[in-house]
Amino acid sequence: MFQPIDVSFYQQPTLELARSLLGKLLVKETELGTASGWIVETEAYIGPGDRAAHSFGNRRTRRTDVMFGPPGYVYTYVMHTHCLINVVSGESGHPEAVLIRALEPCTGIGLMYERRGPDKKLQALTNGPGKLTKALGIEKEDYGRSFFAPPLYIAEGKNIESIAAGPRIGIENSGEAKHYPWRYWAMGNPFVSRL
DNA sequence: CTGAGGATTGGCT
DNA sequence: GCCAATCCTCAGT
Repeated sequence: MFQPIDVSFYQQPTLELARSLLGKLLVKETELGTASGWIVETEAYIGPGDRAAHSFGNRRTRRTDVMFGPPGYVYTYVMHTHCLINVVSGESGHPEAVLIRALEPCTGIGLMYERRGPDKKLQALTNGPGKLTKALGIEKEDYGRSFFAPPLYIAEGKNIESIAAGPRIGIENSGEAKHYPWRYWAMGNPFVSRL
């Protein structure tokens, strides 16, 4: 179907990777079929110094363990009733990651409607971190997979003309870190989670 | 074993 | 805008 991007792509500084991921295609193959979308919004989390990161203070638990490994692997975790997905970044021993917050649907849109419900506007399918995982069929069991081979991988997509940056969403209790402009999105794209 | 706390979402006021 | 849903994960007893 699509060609996964090589491992070396993930070996760049986390803030650069967060921007480089915009426009790339996130693909998930399941028994029900394949669904994919262009990444249009990301957030960088750079432990151990980032109070908003799960790995703040080098906190290593069963949940954050994959963040301490090499880049290019899948970090999923459950938030309330939803699953969120991150791309592990940074060298081994540096627990950093990029949260994927929104997609623009590409292929398998019918499948996305089956998973998200039929009475949705197109943009409501994938314009949030918990929505896009449900639309693509990504689950916490994907934790620890790599992003450079099926069934879950990232491929080349389309060029993003203009990238906007601003504070990250939903981290009010993170002290100074809440001001860091580590959220990136494709300017003007209607599928980003918030303006 | 128990309790508290979320990198959210969708429905209702 | 407010708030409940709902379920891990983690830390403390």
